[in-house]
Amino acid sequence: MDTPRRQDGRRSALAPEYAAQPDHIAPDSRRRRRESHEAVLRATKDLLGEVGYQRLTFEGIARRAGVSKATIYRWWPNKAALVIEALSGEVPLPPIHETGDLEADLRTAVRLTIELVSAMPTCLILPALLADVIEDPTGTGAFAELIEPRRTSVVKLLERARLEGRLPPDTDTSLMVDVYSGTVVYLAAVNRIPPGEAVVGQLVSLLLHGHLPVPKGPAPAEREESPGA
Amino acid sequence: MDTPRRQDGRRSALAPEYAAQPDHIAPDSRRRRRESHEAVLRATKDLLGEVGYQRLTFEGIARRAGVSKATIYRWWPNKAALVIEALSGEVPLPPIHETGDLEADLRTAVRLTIELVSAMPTCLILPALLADVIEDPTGTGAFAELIEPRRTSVVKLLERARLEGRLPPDTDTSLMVDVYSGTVVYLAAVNRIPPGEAVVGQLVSLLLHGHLPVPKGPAPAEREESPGA
DNA sequence: CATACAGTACGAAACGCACCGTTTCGCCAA
DNA sequence: TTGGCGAAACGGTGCGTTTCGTACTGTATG
Repeated sequence: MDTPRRQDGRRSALAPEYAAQPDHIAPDSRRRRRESHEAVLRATKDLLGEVGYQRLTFEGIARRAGVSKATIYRWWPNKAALVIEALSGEVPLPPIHETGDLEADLRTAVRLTIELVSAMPTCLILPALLADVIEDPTGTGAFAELIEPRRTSVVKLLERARLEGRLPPDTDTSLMVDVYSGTVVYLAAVNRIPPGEAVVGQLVSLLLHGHLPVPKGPAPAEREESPGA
Repeated sequence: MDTPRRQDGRRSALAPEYAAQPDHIAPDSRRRRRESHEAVLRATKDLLGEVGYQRLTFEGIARRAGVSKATIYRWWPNKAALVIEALSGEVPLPPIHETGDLEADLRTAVRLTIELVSAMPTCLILPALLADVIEDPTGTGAFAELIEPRRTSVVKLLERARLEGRLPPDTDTSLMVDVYSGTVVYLAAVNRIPPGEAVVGQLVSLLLHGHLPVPKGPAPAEREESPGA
């Protein structure tokens, strides 16, 4: 999707790779056609749902949006950037109502991450998108903001709890967020379906008290089968 | 890389997608040329390290291996399968010496997962590989076995601890494995480098006691910066 | 305030190229 | 004789870029 070509390992001596970086000088955004912009994002979202990330194509988007391929290339450096912009408009972002009850707040945070992952076809495209972002780390920030827009606020929330003594003073609050984010993303990808409400309770309980109790209550079989072979 | 074509959402009425599944009838493996087989795996591993997963190509592998493209297509259904086979030979698989000390054993398990993720360029290619496996779930089992070859043995180990009362009776041991696997994979992908030894202790401590103490000791800054924007 | 004039985003179309996945054809070893 | 093999070619898709003429936009001008 992005950057040079050649996969045989022998780099071309005549075409150093920085030649393939068009530097992407931003065009005059005041003159940007609003309709084209929106049509592209629309088409991207639609096609994402229909064919997924991997088979998503600039050519296909251009066809669907009734827009020139060149126009898309003019405004977005690569597929990942386009998809991230298209999805970030689609993402639910309710504010976290801090109740002061650490357990409840944490549960809200985990639930929000799951909702994010569940939004649209995100659950299935996330690894592919992440892979592209890894190749071109330019979009790392945007990606992080997409998948964890509330990250810093959750970290702050936890930090406050830590400073107030509701968490041990040596708690690594940042890693706490990574743990539930990573687990949610991993489970969603491997099981091909985002984790259910039961996992919320289990994760929070784990983060706060250790161990992982099996969910109690009327639906004891909420967790789907594990990724193991 | 795999499966049909078309990215414009309108499925071809004339070419239903199952027509693109060549069913891949296995050739006579007794007649398989050992040298070609090995040359392909060699070339795959080499190119993986040089160009990564996304730019890895059957054509490139064939060139590098001095092998016909048709030969590769004859023996491997898609890129993911080939890569998984190439990597599984490369993966460290020391047996887990069960000490009976739950904390120590768990630490070994986490460390093994990190080693797996660190092996070769795995850390960077994992999301891309996972994305392909999601598209064609045929390889899900092989993938799981690659990334968590010891999964069932770790689960068994934890189950034993649970039955012996060293874990609460309602512990979801399978999710415990998912938590550390997911976190390790996520951290490695987002930070572009596998987590260090400090995270091992933090994860195990979390799984057993809850919370996430900051690593103590001479190197208090082992953890890399977080994925947050 | 209306008008002329740049400047530039735009759609259409084409470029050469890389790979795809498949097929055909001898060759040669089992 | 069988069937895996290398070589080579097939039509097809998508890439990323370029060229062209058109249409609109912001700004200067009468």
